[in-house]
Amino acid sequence: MDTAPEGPSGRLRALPTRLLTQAAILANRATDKALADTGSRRYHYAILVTLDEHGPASQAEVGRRTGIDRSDVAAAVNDLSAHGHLHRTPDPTDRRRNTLTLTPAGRSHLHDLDERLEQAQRELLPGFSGADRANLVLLLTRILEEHSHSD
Amino acid sequence: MDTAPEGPSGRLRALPTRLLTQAAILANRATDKALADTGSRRYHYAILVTLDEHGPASQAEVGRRTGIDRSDVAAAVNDLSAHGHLHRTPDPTDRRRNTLTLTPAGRSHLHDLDERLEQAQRELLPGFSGADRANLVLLLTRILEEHSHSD
DNA sequence: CTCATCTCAGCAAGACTGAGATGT
DNA sequence: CACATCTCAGTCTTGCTGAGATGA
Repeated sequence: MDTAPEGPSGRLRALPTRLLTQAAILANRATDKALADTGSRRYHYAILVTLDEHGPASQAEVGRRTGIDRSDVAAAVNDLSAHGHLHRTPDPTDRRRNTLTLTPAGRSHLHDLDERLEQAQRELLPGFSGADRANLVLLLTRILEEHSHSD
Repeated sequence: MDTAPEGPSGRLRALPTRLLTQAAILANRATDKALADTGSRRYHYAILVTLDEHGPASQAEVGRRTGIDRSDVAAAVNDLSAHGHLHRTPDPTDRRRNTLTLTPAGRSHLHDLDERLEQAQRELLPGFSGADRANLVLLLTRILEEHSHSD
């Protein structure tokens, strides 16, 4: 075993890229389960969140903040608009833009989704202390921040 | 801003589920880029790795260890077999099973992929020390282990 | 002209389901 | 009989591209 690149703990193949992919599958399962029967999916939730956190914005701006592709934002906004969760109004200062505004119904819907998703976090991270969770959030945030400059 | 549920740090929505999904997108981009023009994709790599780490195994066993669905294992094994990266031979002790065995060409191919993927890790985690990376790996491994019992 | 925005059509990969054939 | 394995066909979501229309 001298020439083989074996790691000290015998777990050399535990690559961050692979672990992240596998953990994300579990995260998505927990999220999808929490959102089942709400009429919303992950894209819808992300759009509602960014409107709630930052206020009204154009579709392009929402796409940048959520990481959702412009064309997927358009489709999800169609759904959210049809359900009355947001208004899509032309921006008077730049008529290329649609300004998206959360409705009271949308905010109420979002609060329901928030509670469901907090439950999903607990399902995803059984046995994690507050410090563990903060540690994880910090590391993941670092990765996203590093890439937000160049991507 | 009194009624809005803003968190103490102003980053309340930094949910682990969401961060994991976003980080996994970056991880997959780095991985796909590293595997481009090799003729292999993530499924192929995962299968080669598990055969190298644990030795010959049935398709069902490979599926369990990699988390890849049985039908996707079948398709990927077709590709790998066609490229001469593994042998698929009937198990004499249980003729329902195909025993998958890495070929020398497959092992050599895997070593090339390993180098490319180690580069992908560095791209994904710029500025991460060895301790940071180990910390991340530990937390992600904990999540996967907790769920491996029940899933 | 260029650039940004919105929209639609469509693609590829990944995760998954159902069903059938085979074998234990 | 129940159960496991392999295979194929096909579905759905996600992430993404290209192209066109509109407007700054």
